[in-house]
Amino acid sequence: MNAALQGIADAGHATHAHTGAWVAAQLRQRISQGLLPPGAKLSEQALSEALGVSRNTLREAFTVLAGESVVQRIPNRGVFVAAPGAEDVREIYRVRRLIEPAAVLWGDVPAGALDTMDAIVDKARAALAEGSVAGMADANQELHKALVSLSGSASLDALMEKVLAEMRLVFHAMATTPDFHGHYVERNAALVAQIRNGQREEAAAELRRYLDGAEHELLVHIGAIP
Amino acid sequence: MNAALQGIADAGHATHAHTGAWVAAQLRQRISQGLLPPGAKLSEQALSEALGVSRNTLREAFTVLAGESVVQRIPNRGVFVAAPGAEDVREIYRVRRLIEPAAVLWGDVPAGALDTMDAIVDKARAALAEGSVAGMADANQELHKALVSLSGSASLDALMEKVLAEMRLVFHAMATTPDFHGHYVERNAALVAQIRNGQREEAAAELRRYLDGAEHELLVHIGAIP
DNA sequence: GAGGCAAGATTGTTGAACAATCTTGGCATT
DNA sequence: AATGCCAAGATTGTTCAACAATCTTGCCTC
Repeated sequence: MNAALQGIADAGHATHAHTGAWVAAQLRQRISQGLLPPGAKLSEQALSEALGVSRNTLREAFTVLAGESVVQRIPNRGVFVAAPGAEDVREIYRVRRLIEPAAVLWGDVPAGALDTMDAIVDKARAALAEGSVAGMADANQELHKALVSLSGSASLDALMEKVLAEMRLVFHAMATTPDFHGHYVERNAALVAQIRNGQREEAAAELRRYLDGAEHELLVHIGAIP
Repeated sequence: MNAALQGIADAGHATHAHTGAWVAAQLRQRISQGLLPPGAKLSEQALSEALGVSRNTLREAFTVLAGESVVQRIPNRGVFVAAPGAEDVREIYRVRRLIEPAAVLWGDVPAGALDTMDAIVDKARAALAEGSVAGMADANQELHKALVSLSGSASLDALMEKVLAEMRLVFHAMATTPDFHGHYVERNAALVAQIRNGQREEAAAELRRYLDGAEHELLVHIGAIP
């Protein structure tokens, strides 16, 4: 059995309403955290035993996760943790470069939203100060999720969530983990300030440049661009 | 057995690779066409017999469709064709009002895209001339799908597809079917012309007004607004 | 007519079985 | 030694049958 599966059984296999959804959540979490790395095979037998559910229920969870592009299903070969490549990175940024600036440009800014963002920026600064790459990554994702939430749309929130989950997979797939987020902390802060000042168009334009740069940096690091 | 299920068995129950996906496609099609109307219950036993698949395989298809919001799953109650209400309509237009103008504003216009749109406009005009409401609705959806496709993103195409599928459910759920699309034919044409002329900002702004109006009109008709 | 209870029906989950396909290892051939 | 082939084993795809949990329905009592 894969070492990454150790402890899953401890998570509790009590009888839940909707066991399939519960299994999907368990796997989603393990994958997001980097256990079960990209490309890892999810064997039906091993997993069903480890989680204490039947193969049928596990397969229902696989269907959910495949719909979310969290795992890839290859007929008669099995289910694998998705391993995003350069083209996937480009697709991620196509989506982000469209919905993030659009939300900034046209979204409503409900009361408290700016304060929430300020708090996230503070968290990012604290993480930067103590050199916590993971902390900065988390804060960064939180902030950009907050930007999209200005749209007020649950569907777009869900799409952003899916895209950010794929981003985490990209990072987990990287051999080395340089500091991508350090020099974005203050750019994020400036972005929030612009939104607060009502400079929506400037913020949206700046955000698009920002995302262009981030995409390029990421593509260079995974070796897709010289 | 429900009358709407008649003939499903004829569709062929040959052994497919991925029977679950095939079943999902069958149901999706029946729902989109208006057989299996919103709110209809999809009984596991009746459907599994009609389609010639086991309950387990059918449940796998249900999981897929629930992920697409095509059906709603209520624990221990069953699976029902989604019946969108006023709040769903608002959500649909929140998404459309964000991604459509954004694609118009920031998308690339590949060679041939404008000609494709012109052809769709012509189709809409022909449908208008012969009074085909269904023809106009189809052309309208096609055009707006083409707008989003300027983004170049498969994920956004998929989101738009999902939203438009929900729109079809809304129309099917309506008691009366007035002509929503007639007075949008020329507006669509004007939109394409603006894009062709490079007036992106004007087109995006006009599109947002357009969608605002369409949402309002729809909400009035379903009785959510006086 | 309102409320409650028992019987029946439907969904949720599991285990087992078999077919289809893929992988692995060994063997023969060049 | 390298290549190609074939059989055995392992894994996935699909179905079936069974039982538990929950909901629905009809009836009975008050």
